[in-house]
Amino acid sequence: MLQVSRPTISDVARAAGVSKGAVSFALNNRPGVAADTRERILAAARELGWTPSSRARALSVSRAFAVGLVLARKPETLRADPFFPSFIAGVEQELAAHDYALLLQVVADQQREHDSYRRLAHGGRVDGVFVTDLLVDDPRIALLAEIGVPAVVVGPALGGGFFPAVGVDDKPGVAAAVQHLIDLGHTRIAHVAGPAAYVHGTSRKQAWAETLAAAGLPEGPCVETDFSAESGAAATRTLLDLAEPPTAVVYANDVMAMAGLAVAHARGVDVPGELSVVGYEDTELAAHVQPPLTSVATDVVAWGGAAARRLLELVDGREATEPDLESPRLVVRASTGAPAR
Amino acid sequence: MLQVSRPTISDVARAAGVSKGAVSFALNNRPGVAADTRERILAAARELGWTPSSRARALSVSRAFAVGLVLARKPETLRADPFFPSFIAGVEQELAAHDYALLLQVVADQQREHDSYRRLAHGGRVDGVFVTDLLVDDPRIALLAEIGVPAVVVGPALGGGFFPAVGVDDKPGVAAAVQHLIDLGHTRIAHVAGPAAYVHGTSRKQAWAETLAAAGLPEGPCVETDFSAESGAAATRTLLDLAEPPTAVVYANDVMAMAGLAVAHARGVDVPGELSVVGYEDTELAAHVQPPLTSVATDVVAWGGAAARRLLELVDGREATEPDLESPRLVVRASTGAPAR
DNA sequence: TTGTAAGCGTTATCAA
DNA sequence: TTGATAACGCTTACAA
Repeated sequence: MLQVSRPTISDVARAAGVSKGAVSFALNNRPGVAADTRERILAAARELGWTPSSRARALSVSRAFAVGLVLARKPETLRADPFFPSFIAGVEQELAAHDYALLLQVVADQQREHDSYRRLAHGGRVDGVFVTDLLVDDPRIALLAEIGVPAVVVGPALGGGFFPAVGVDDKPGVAAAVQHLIDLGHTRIAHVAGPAAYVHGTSRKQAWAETLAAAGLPEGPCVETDFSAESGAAATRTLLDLAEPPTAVVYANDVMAMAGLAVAHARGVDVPGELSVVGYEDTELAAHVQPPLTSVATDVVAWGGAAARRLLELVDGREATEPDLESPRLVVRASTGAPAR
Repeated sequence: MLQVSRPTISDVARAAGVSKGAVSFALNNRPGVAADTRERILAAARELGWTPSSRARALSVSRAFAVGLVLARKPETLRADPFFPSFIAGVEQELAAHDYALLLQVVADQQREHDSYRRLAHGGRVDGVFVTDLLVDDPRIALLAEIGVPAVVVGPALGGGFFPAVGVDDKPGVAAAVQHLIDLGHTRIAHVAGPAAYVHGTSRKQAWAETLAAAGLPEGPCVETDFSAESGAAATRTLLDLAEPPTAVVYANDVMAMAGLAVAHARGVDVPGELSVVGYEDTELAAHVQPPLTSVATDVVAWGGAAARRLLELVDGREATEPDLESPRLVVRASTGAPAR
C-alpha cells in the first residue's frame, strides 16, 4: 500500500515551465492562458498523473464541495423504507455532475441529529444540507437558520417556509386512491396513517379525510401507526374487529398494506371481494404480492435530483429553476375492487 | 441567511491572549499547556462559538477524515435491498465515534464506479473506501491497489485477499436452511440464486449444493436471477412448471421468496403443504406475510460497524482487532413444513 | 509552558 | 498573457 506522495500543482508547474497560477487557470480552463501553453500544461499534468487536491481547493475557496444528509432513524425503520435509496440515487446524479459529494449521517435520535447538523455545517464539512422527514413545527429549521447554512426541505412546499422546499405533494396521490375507491362504490373507507408528528403523515391523512368529505361520505375509522409492518398488521386487526369494519383501507405505505393483506388472508377475508387495499410508494414488491397491490407511485429519483439541484443553486446563490416533478399517480392493481353488497 | 464569517483559531487566540498553537493544543487536549490556560482558551472558544475548520485541518494533516462508499446499482435494484440502509447505519455509528464522515456515491455502471473511486481517492476526498458487492475476480481490487488507497472488502474473508475482508459468511445460513428442509423430509430442494457474477450470489448457491451433497441428496433445480421480485416470480413459475417440481425452494433473498409465495398462492399451491419456502435476509416484512416467511437473519448493523472499524484501523495504521460477528441464524416460521407424501 | 513560523496545496490578486 | 505572492485556517516543529 506504499503511499507514493502525489504530485502537487507545483510539480506540474515546474514540469511545464510555468507558474502555479497558470496551471490553475489552465485546469479550470479560464481565459488568460495561451492555447499552446494550456496544452503543454495539461500534457504535463497528464504525464505526472496529477489531480488537484480537493482538500487544498476546499480551504482556498472556502467551500466543502459537499452537502449533507442526516437521517434520524433507527436502523430497523430505515431499512424498511425504500424512499431513501431512491432519493439518494437521484441526489447523487445531480451532485456528481457538479463534482459535489454527499455526506451521509445516520443518527439514533433528535439530539444527535442536531449535533450532527451543527458539526457538519459549523465545521465547514458541507456547504448545505437536506432536511427530510419534516416534522410539524420542526425545530431543525430554527437550528439551521441560526447556524446559517443553506438548506432545502425535502417535501412539498407548504408555503411560507424559511428554506425552500422541493418535493412531491402526497395529497393528490392519496386523493386519487380514495376517489378510486369511491368510484368503485365504497362508502366505508378507512385509513392507516403514519405518525402524526410528520408532515407527510398528517398530509396523507388530511387528503384522505378531505376527499371523503368532498364526496359527502362520513370519515371512516383511522388508526395511527409508526409506518412499520408490525403496526400495519395491528391496525388492520383493529379495523377488522370493528362492529362495522371498513370495506376498503388506504395505507400510508406499501409495507403496512402488504402486512394488512396478510392479516386479511390469515383471517379468510377475501381481497378485494370483502376488503379493498391500497398502499403508498409502489415498491417493487407491490406488483408481486397476491393479489397485486394497488398503490401510489412517485418518481423519487427525480425528486432527489430536483432537491439537489435546488440546494446547489442555493449554495451558489443562483436563481431557482422551477423543478418539474410529476404528481404521484395511482397504479391500480387487483387489490381493489367493488365492495360486496 | 446572512453568512456571518465564522471565528477562526486566531480570533480565539487573541481573545484568550495566547498563540494559535496554544489554542490548537488546548483543543486537542495535548500535554504542554497549563490547566488554567487551557480553561481560559476553551472558555474563549465557547464564548466566540468557535469550531475548528475541518477543511483547514484536513489540509494541514493531509487527511480527509472521511471514507467512501460507492454503490454501483440501478436505483430500482437499490431500493429493494434492505442491506445498505442497515449497513450504513452500522458504519455511521463507528465513524461518528471517530469524527469521520461517510461519503456516499451512487453510480449507474461499472465504468463510472471506477471513475468515482479514482476521483475520491486521488483527489484526496477520502482516506479509505469500502468495496461492496464483490464480484468474482473483481477488477476494483487492482484499481484500488494501484491508486494506493486503503480499502476493506465487505464480505466474508475468502482467504488471500489483497485487502482485508470483513463480513458474515452466507454459507452457514443457507446450509442451515437447507438442512432444516432436509430434516423436515424434503428431498427435492430447489434454489433461486442471485447473479453468479457476485461472490455472495455464488457462495449461497454453493452452500445449497454442498449441503444437499453432504446429505446424499441429488442437486435440485437451480434458477439464476437478478435478485428482483420480478425475476423471483419468474423463477418460481419455471420451477413449478417442471415435470417434477421441487417440494421446497431456498431463495437468495426475501423479496424473491415473497414474490414466490405470491406465485404459489395465485396458482393454488399450498405453502407449506405443497411447497416450502425459505428467504434470506429476514426483512421486516418477512414475519408479516402469509404464511410468515422462514428466513436467514444477519446482524447487518454490526457488520457495518465492524467493517468501518477495520477501515479506520487500516487508515490509522493500527493493528486489526478481531471483529466478532455472529453467524447468520435461521428464523423458522410457517412457510416451511413437512412435504406432502 | 508558551510563542514563532513554516508548511499543507490550492485559488486570487496584482504587477510586470 | 504571464509570474510572483499572499491568503485560506489549521497543525506542528522548533525556539524562547
